[in-house]
Amino acid sequence: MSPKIFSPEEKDAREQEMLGCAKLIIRDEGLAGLTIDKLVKQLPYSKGTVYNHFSSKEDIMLAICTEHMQQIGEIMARALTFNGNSREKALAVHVGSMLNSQAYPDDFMIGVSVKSAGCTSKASEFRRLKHQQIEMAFLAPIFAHFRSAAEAGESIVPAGMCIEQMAFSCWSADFGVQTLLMGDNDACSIRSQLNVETELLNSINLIHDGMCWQPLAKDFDWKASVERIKTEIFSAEVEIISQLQTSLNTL
Amino acid sequence: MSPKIFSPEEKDAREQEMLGCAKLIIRDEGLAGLTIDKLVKQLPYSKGTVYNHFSSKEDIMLAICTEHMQQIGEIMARALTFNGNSREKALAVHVGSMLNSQAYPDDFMIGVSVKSAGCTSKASEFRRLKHQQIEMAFLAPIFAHFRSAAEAGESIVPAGMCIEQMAFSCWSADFGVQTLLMGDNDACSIRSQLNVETELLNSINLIHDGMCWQPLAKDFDWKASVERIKTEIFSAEVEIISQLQTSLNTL
DNA sequence: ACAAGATAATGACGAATCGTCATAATAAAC
DNA sequence: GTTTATTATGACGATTCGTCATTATCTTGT
Repeated sequence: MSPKIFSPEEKDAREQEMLGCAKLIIRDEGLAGLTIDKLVKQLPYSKGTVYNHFSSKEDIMLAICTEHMQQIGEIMARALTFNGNSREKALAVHVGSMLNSQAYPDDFMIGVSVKSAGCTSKASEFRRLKHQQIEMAFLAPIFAHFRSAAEAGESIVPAGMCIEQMAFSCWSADFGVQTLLMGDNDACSIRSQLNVETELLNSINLIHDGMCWQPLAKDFDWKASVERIKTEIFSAEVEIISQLQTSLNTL
Repeated sequence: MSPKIFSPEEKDAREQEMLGCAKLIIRDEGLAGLTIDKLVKQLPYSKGTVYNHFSSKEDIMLAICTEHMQQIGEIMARALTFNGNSREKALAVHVGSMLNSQAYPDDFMIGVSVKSAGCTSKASEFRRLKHQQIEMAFLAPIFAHFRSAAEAGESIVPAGMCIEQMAFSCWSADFGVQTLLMGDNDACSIRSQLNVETELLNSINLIHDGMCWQPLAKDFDWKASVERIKTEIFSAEVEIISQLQTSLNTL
């Protein structure tokens, strides 16, 4: 009378397997190389089964993007544990985000595509909700950090702005720098002369200075901070990046 | 002995016709709705003929993007003629860019897609060169403006930065704000509470303050500047936007 | 006029893609 | 062993892209 029903765990495990396979394809052949047919061929399941888990290709992309954001959430939390002043901690968030993008460039590209193209509208309702929820979760501690710094008088909330808007300014600048500097350098002659790490630090420094976040850029060695952040908090990510680069060179 | 050869003018006119048709399709059905077959069906030419002008769909997209950038170049030039202090002129550049994106949202989306996805690599060499060239052309006057402001002592070049990097910081922040706030608002709960114009002004103000660009945000009514810029320089764009919104409401 | 010859235009075609759906397999309960 | 609801399968139709052999067109020389 009652047939086989997958437990949520089994279902989740299968989805993980599918997503892992999709990521491998993207890693090897780029985002455009991801194809449902190709995915099915490499999976021990049929196309229909895949479609039982994901409503479309965009749904898969959003799922990968959400996973990536979960990772970023973990990185944000780690960044805020950095042993330094409040502005250094805020900087650590961006350094972490950048290192994560460099360690997992494909995930980053997927995130950009999902955010810029209308992928979300083609994805399933369920996955959209999950995406939102995770975004909120990792934003919360950042808001809290900005708020406590402002309340401690270490930064000034500009007239007409609230905490969330300050955080958004940093986030959008970060997103802009990374997106423009991580894509095809061919697209823009200027870009090829710019370095992600340098420009990200420059942009964030300008914005933090604009918030009068102490100590100001001119009164502190922020490059040294970046190095400390990299070694003390994100050594694992740095290691992955260096391995990625050596494997690229041997190709 | 010598057959029909299209003059460059004829060739260009045809390309314009094709691009115009492609834009209409995108306007009606979105970027994903653009299909070579659909385009050909609406054009008095065959598929082969279209492919004589453009090497691929991406080539068409890059061409539209380049056209859009040419328009932006004109807008930048206009922005710098604003009757105000140097920081107001710099702000005018961003206001113009934003209004243009709002007046021609599809063109903006294409630009984002081209920049973020790997479209450039699939486009033809010819069109890539043209794209670069135009980008350089509209960047030059902006660099000049930043430089003259710094030389006049109205802004401070932060230690370790050059003029181009300062301009890039503004540009990437602008790009970040617009990209994150113009896409699907569904994707992010926070975003739905944010307004493009407000956040763009906030971000640019923070960065300009970080450059100590006089007068500082707290000493000036920048919202009033934005209004002046909109009426004095970009009334045409504002008009297009308001028409666009009323036509959206009647739908 | 007309023939010749080079360029441009055509659209049928193959390959690949997405998502669906009738059919088959499967596992649990009786 | 039978029943029954769930899950799995992969052939299929509908689109898509880009190509290329074929046809049409235009200019020049006689």
